[in-house]
Amino acid sequence: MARRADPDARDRILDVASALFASRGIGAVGMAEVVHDAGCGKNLLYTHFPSKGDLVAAHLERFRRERDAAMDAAVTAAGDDPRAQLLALVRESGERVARPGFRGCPLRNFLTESPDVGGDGDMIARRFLADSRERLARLVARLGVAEPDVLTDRLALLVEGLYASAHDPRRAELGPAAVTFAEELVDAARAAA
Amino acid sequence: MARRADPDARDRILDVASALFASRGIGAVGMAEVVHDAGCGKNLLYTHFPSKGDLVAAHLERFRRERDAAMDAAVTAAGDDPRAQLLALVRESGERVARPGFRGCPLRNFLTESPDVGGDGDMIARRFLADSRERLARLVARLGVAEPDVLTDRLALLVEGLYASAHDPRRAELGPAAVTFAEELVDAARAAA
DNA sequence: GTCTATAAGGGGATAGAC
DNA sequence: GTCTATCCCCTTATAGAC
Repeated sequence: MARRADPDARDRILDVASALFASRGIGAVGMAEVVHDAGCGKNLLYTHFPSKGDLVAAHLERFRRERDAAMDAAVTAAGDDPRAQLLALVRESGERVARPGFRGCPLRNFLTESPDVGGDGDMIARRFLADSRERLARLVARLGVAEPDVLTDRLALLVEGLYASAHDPRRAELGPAAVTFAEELVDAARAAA
Repeated sequence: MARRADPDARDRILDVASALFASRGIGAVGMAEVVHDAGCGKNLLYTHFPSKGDLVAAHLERFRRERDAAMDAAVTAAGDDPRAQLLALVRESGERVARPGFRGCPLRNFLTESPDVGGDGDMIARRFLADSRERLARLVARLGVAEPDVLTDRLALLVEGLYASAHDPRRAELGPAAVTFAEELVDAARAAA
């Protein structure tokens, strides 16, 4: 008698793997641990993800999509004002950094951990970083400031700094401070225009 | 006939290990590779460093000392003005980030890579991060601005952002921009006081 | 027919022995 | 300086349960 296939298996495995990868790092998590936490057999994992690299790439790609969607949602919820939209972007980052157990952006951490360049995960992560800067630049362009590139660089540096504060014991307080910081940067650039 | 002990062996091994760890990451470098590049036998390596953890800890500790010394030197060379000293600190970071082959701060990368907290390397890295912020705070205190903690946080965020730009293709240009940025932050804070 | 459980192959790592 | 013991990890193969 045939056993029913589990249509949620792939998502469940990916959920478990993402949680492990995010909390302890990709290199520190073995396939056996993913299998254990997912409560499935090794065979099922390897049919859905032929190798660990594929599992990691799926994890990174899904995170990237979620992150892009969250940033789009934050911008949309901020209305039509580019200033409010930019601040919403900074706030979204600040909230992520403040979450308990946050250990740095998974995509940036992957680039730090990964020895080889040019692989699937590598391209996903680098594309995300480039897209993130482009997203900032588009909003800054709508501000009408004198030197949009300078402001974009500074806001990008600010967001990078936020994300790099994963190991800072005070990281939970940094989000609101970063928003205020960004606010002043935007207003100063506008006043100078 | 007994062979003379090489007094420079330990330093040479550490040099080789540091170069490998910095360029490819600690996890991606094996002890065999260190032995090969150092041109020594395995025995010698293991007499100086009983385990890979010890070698890594020595590497991190030496980097921390060098980094502290470089920052002290930059501050000293800047004279007595706290403003010039702060900018010298930012410039020192910017120059490191711009170096070819820079792949992120070894201490921060270690924290990202390392699975276990509380070990030797972990404590070295966290102490360095705390000390670095303290160094900024001491200089900011001498500026006499209205809100020294706010300025310290912002400068720290700026330096963190610089260091986090390891994967940014434009990272070489970020250093000078960061110095200008810091300059404006300091001057604005002073003008408000 | 689909999944779980277990064992085993193949490679590479640390670490110790000689 | 080589050689080996031991271990861990990814991956595949096999056998059995539902």
